[in-house]
Amino acid sequence: MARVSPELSDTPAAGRPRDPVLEQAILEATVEVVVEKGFAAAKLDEIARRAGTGKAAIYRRWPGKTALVIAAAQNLRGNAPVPDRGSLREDLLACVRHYVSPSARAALMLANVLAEATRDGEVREAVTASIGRPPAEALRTVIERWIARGTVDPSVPVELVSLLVPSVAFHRVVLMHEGLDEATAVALVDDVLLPALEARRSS
Amino acid sequence: MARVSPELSDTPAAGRPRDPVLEQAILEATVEVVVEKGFAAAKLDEIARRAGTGKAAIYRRWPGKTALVIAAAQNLRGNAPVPDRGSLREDLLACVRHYVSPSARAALMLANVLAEATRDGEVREAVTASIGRPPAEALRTVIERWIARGTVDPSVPVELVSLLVPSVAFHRVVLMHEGLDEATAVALVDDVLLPALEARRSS
DNA sequence: ATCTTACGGGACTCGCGAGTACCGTATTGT
DNA sequence: ACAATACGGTACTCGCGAGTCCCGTAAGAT
Repeated sequence: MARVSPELSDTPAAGRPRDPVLEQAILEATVEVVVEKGFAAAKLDEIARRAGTGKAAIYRRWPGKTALVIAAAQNLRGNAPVPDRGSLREDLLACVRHYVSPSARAALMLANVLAEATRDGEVREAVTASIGRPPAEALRTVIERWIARGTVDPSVPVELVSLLVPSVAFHRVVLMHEGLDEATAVALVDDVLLPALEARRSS
Repeated sequence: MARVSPELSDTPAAGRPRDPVLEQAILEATVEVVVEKGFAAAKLDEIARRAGTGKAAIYRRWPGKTALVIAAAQNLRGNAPVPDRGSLREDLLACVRHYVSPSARAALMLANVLAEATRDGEVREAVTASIGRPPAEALRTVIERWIARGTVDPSVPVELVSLLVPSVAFHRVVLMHEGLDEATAVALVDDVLLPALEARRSS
């Protein structure tokens, strides 16, 4: 017994240790296949084959498909730096562009595919937390910073506005099968975000 | 032969005709179950049971699960009237509220669940066309009308702005499992749409 | 040297649900 | 009356993929 999670055991593990390289290969293959085929259609056999291993190696590490996919999602948790470029517009652009870059594209594709797993609260939570939240938080932070600096009116509904960008990105990926392009990103900033943040209708 | 589509046959069908009431019952049961369980987890046995019939009656009408779900989606194709209430704000509110009403909620839930079927282009197209497109078109028409009337600047990216609302609604339903509430709808109009439509930054 | 565990990989069990076949019965047109 | 078809319902086939088991082998620990 104590076969699971030997890394947590007191005894530093006797015998051959698990290959950390293989660990990473499996997680990457998982993202690859899940993005390509979808959650339901992703076969563990294929994931194993692409990782150059067998299913046994997978089940030795994770209890099942769900756990594997969650781990894979968390593994590509992206950093979402809060930009500070001196102007509101530049900061917004930097945030929105986070949804345009190729790496973010992969993350969005994963999120897309995990729309399938909507019923599985555990998966949904893990994915939105590791993929969706950080960039949205960055945008919220930026807005709040410019409120503190007096550029943006404090009465804007920050939550709603900062959710606008992820919403559009998600919508485009899931329903239209296309990512956010640069032109749309700029239009989003100039024609939607800035007007919403600047124009306080006191009239 | 000529067993399929007897309604298209020259001979007006000999023998017992199909029950149109049953037809409707099956379609409604399909929506019910699919919304409740998701596309993949929706079992034809359960749909048949809830419709008070057997699987045979289903396969007598549709060739398979996919076709059935498409038919069910098209069956609840909602009308999306283009409002004309005299003010831009009122028209926008009417459009956005279309995503708040309970019937629209069901439609959105269905769309949510069909995010699962993202890989199946046929299903996706059928659903977005029958559920998603009409209300979005209504919003676009409203904006274009107020452009013609001179209230809204012609340079606003109509496509982008009118896609904002469905995006937010979809995002909320799929990822947060909650519909659009009245307060959010109003905030969307007052704090996002109106600023984007009114404020043309010429400065 | 030996023990222990991981490795690739093949073969297997097992549950599930779509789709099919057929029953006896009900309902229409001719 | 009779033929043709739909009806509710049950039992079946069939393919698929998650998860299990076991093999011979490779590699760190003692």
